[in-house]
Amino acid sequence: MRAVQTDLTGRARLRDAAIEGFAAQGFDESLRTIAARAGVSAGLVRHHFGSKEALRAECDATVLDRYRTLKAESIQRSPAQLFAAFPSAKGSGILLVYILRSVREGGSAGREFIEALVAEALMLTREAVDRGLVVPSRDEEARVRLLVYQAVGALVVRMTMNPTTALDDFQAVTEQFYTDTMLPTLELFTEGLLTDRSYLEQYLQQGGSLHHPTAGPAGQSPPR
Amino acid sequence: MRAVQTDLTGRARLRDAAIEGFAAQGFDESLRTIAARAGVSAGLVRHHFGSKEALRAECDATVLDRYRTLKAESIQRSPAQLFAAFPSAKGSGILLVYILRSVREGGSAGREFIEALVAEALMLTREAVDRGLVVPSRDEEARVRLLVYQAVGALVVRMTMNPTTALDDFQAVTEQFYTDTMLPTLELFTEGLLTDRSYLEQYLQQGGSLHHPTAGPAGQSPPR
DNA sequence: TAGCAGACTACTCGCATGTATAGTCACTGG
DNA sequence: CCAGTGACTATACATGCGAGTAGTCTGCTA
Repeated sequence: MRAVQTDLTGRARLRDAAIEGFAAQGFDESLRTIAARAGVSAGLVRHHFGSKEALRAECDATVLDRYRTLKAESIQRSPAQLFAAFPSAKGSGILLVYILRSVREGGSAGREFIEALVAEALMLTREAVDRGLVVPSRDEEARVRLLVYQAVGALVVRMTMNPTTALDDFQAVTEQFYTDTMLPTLELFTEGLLTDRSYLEQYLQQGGSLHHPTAGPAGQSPPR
Repeated sequence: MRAVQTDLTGRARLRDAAIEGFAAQGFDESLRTIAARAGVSAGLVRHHFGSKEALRAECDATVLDRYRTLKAESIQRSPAQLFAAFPSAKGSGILLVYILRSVREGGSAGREFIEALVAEALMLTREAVDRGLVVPSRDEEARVRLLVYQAVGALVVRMTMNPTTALDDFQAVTEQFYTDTMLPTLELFTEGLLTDRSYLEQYLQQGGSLHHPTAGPAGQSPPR
């Protein structure tokens, strides 16, 4: 199999052009536009991938793989990574936008990514709780899932709130987000929001029974 | 002008069918399908609205208007409304899904809605701070914006995470979300997440530029 | 009752898309 | 030298879309 050589010339260029186009313009980007971006004809997509769906699947896999690699590289960097949940990567801007678009679209790639984030954050949080850095929760998985949904969702909302800036400089956008977000996030995480505990305790006394407690230690409950 | 009678028969039925279809299937729902849902022909859309874009605009306006009405009705209900930011309405399920789809899509309707939520939450929060219920923030608007983005974004992510359930029973979905979310939200709001203040104070000492090395003034006005 | 206005339908057009087919070109191994 | 393999293109479908047009039906009004 000479996939290496092949992967370096035509096929990979087409795939990367597709990733770029999907991230910049959305997944409705036409095959002709993608092919033009790669400098080839549209029919070549079919020749290499068979269908647009297959191309999309390969793009998803590539992006997820690259994200994992990037994440593995940038692990244990700054304490802020705990809140960020995303690698403060140099060239990961396109990856981030691609993933956010996937989540927004509701495809399996987006779901997969969210679940990976949840699992990862759950590990990190439990470790941080054991080390006494983070306040323990009565339902660790529910808290982590909420935090991940909120973090990713805030990025998605933010992306839709200023759709113009996303195209030019991916990295600048994400950095801008962190600078805008860091202060209130830190405030909320260290000082909370409410001054007294009455709401929480009231909920625990009367409404706690409505909540389903996660009994199993490693059991993964379905996404909510 | 007999707009009333007209509005009750053809045009309104078409518009409501469009709202329903947009909420259930997304804004790519074709005019033919919408017309079929309303029990009329596709050409009638053009006759009444002129274009699909105009129909969409009218749907947006209608939904926003209905949301405002619903919100005004359900104001000052339970304390949980402070976190919810959405009316726990009886029949507002379609409205909610429609709005979430708008936000997800990035249209002007979604932006408008988010801005309305931010302004409203800003008022409520300032009032709550004055009454001593909520911890004050060093940048009230930034905190409120973050909270709104997170709240709406979490709903969007949740919607994309289980796309099947959204269609059948709108209200059940939103209620399920609240029950899943309430405990960790209350925990986070009353107990925070971090055990000590070192991260926050470190950030405050560095002049508020942990990620962005270029130390700029904290003033920010445009939606970020 | 005549006629007119508007709601409504059936049909068509142009366009963009994904898919499929046939063919061209370059390189490579025997 | 020369088949043959695979990357690649040009072109042609088939489909679904929004938009446009012409005409029919209905109900009100003078």
